[in-house]
Amino acid sequence: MRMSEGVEWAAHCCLLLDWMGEDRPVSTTRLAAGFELPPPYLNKQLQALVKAGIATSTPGARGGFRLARPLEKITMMDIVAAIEGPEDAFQCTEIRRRGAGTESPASAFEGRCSVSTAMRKAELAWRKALAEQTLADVRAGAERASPRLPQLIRAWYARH
Amino acid sequence: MRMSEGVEWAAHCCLLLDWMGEDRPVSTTRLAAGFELPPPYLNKQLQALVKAGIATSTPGARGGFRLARPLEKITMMDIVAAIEGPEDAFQCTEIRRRGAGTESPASAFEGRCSVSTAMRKAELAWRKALAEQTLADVRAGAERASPRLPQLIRAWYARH
DNA sequence: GTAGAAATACTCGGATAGGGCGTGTCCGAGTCCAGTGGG
DNA sequence: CCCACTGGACTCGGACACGCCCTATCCGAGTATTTCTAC
Repeated sequence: MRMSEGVEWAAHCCLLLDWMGEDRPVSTTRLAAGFELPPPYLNKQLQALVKAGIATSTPGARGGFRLARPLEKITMMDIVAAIEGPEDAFQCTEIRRRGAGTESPASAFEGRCSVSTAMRKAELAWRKALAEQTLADVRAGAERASPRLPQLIRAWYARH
Repeated sequence: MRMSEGVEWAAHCCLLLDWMGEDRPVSTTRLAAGFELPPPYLNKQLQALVKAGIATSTPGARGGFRLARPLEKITMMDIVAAIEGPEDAFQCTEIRRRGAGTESPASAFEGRCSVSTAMRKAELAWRKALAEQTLADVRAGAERASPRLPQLIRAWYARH
């Protein structure tokens, strides 16, 4: 079970957009340069953010991407859901009904499968932990480790 | 991010082994029949359980698989780790060091990446929730929905 | 000099190939059981 | 009658194809800018 690396890219790009603090939209090319990523593929991830309402895109010349709302209102859950999709990692195929379970009364299958219930419980804990962390929290953590980071990034982009 | 369906198979097979309550080891063929699964592929999942120490295998004629310990001592975390492997779903590739981050002092990268930290926090919550649920709990849930399940299963296997 | 329109350059958006991992299958090594022949 | 041996059948274990999703890429639709021309 491996998570798409697009999640990492999306989270970092949101932070980067905030640190750059530009009024005009930022193009995929410039964002990709900031992490040495392949621009066309990064574009695909950014489109997912737009569809999820996390970012907005303006087409045409001088176009690009902008954050739809401040980092305080974007959770890690939003990022993961935007890239990975809303469906659960564990998908119950109801094998309990097959084979030896065929003779059980229909009432036995009214509730959710107990294995599925256990997995869902854990997955809800995961989602809850993701939803409790905003990108603003993540930004604070990064700036605690490197307070001059915003200035360094703006300086770097002034030359690129 | 989709979890392997082998996890579902493994969990149900452990429950089935317990409900069957046989002294002799149970062969892959009989277990597969209980859920209408392809025997060779199920065998592969069972081997993973053996490697993880959850089940024991006895080769040769009249051989098969047995639970290595009671369900009370097998957690959902054990099952997932046995099938999916121990590595985390989110793997940090340290893109913060590339591009605009190249000019940051080395001290900025001593700690873990803040995005990675946030993801790890959620993943630990997931693992904790999995570790807190034993297969005995799952069995209790299933028997609450269908108290006659153990008898039905044993009766079915008596005829197969 | 100014306004309008066309040409241009640039960017997003979706449609299109390639690679890695999960899914599914097969055959060989090892073991137990049963039958048989000899003592 | 008992025991040892041999043949056979059965089961685990690892090695081998297939298919799908993630990764990576490209080209077309659309828009702001710029430039040129006409008034």
